[in-house]
Amino acid sequence: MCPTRRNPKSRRSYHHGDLRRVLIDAALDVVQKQGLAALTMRSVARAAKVSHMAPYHHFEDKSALVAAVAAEGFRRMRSAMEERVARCSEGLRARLRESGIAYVVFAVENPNLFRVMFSAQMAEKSNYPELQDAASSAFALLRGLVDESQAGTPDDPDEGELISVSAWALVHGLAILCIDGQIGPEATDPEFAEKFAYQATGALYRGMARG
Amino acid sequence: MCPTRRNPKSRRSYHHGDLRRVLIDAALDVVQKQGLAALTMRSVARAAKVSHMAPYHHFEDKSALVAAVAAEGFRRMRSAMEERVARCSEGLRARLRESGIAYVVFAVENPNLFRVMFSAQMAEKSNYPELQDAASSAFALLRGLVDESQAGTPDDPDEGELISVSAWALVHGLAILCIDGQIGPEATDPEFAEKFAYQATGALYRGMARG
DNA sequence: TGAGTGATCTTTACACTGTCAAGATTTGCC
DNA sequence: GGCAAATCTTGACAGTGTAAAGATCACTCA
Repeated sequence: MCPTRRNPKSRRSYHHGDLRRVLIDAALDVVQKQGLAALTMRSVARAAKVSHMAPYHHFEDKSALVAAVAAEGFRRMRSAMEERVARCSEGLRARLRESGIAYVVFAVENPNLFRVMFSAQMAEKSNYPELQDAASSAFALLRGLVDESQAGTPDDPDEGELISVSAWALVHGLAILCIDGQIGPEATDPEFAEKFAYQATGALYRGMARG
Repeated sequence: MCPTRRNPKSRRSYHHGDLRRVLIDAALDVVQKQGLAALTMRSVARAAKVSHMAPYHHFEDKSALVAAVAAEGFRRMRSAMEERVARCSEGLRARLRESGIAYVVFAVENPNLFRVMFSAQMAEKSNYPELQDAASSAFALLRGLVDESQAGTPDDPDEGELISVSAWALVHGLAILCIDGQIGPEATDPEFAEKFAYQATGALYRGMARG
């Protein structure tokens, strides 16, 4: 009768039932709605109806919780990119561009989460393998597209790396500029951001063409 | 005999002597050396050898102090960009590129400060006119260079805006990727970052050429 | 089966934070 | 010279992260 059911892998455990998952979801909720500053260990514990020290049995400290949230963010972003790329039936370069647009749109749709993913305390990702993996995996998607789209041209071997990093940098910068309101208040709207990202990726796109 | 001297404009005041300036400097110091998380109102007050409430007579709250630090960051970054552009004797497009490189180098040399400048709580710059101005001013420098370098070609009037934003986005993304260690540990080194930024701006540079 | 062991959760406690409220001191101005 | 405003201090409070120690449960293996 409790909110617990059988679950072969990570059995919901004994007491509460998959507290870790509940905590991450609660933290995600707070972050998305109110931002990182509003996230406290104790409020998350309260949301999960558990004592304020319970979370410490699943996360070493607050940073670890935030890292878990950030990792979830990277996974979701990667999914969003994959989906959008899959929907594109044009050439590889167009697909690469689509992945970048998905990146910007994701940021505009989840500004607070996006910021957590690139917050100061997440800079030392090495402390959190799960986060490291999730972030690398998102970048790898982009990197893969660049490699494929470069496959024909026998360029400098470092060229692919440089282009993928440039592409990533461009869309990352666009995302930040949008959610920071530096471009204008309208950039908060995902539809606007989408069109904007499409245009703004044009120069790099053309630059790649030349090579 | 106190460390106070005449000063027509912002007289160092009575008691302590330009406490505001001292507080900002102390805060800058903490941020640069230990990051935003280590910055507390009380520790800044201690550093300035005043009571823990004294800062509140110069900053409405902690956010206001952080905003002042961020504004100082934007001013320094703009200076760094101006300097580097001034040292460049080549054409306008090269100067634009130099400003971008200066942007990235500044970020790598001042990672913690750079992150504060783009931290979540600084997203509502509108609350802090000084910060707003400093940030806009830095962007205006870049924007001006783009406009000049586009002057010859009678393009779409929006084209300039788009290119300047793209250019800004690119270098901003490069900066973040560098200081987040996503590119590699060597990207922490200003010299490496400089070379890297030079190369990475190539594609956009070429893209602009085509138009 | 049943005792023990480790995982999970709770309670208590502490140092520290941001900030409110009220008072003390100093400064510049009329 | 005195007054009002600016500046600084003291004290207090709720809320935070987390260390320490104890309670409770679930599963293992005899």
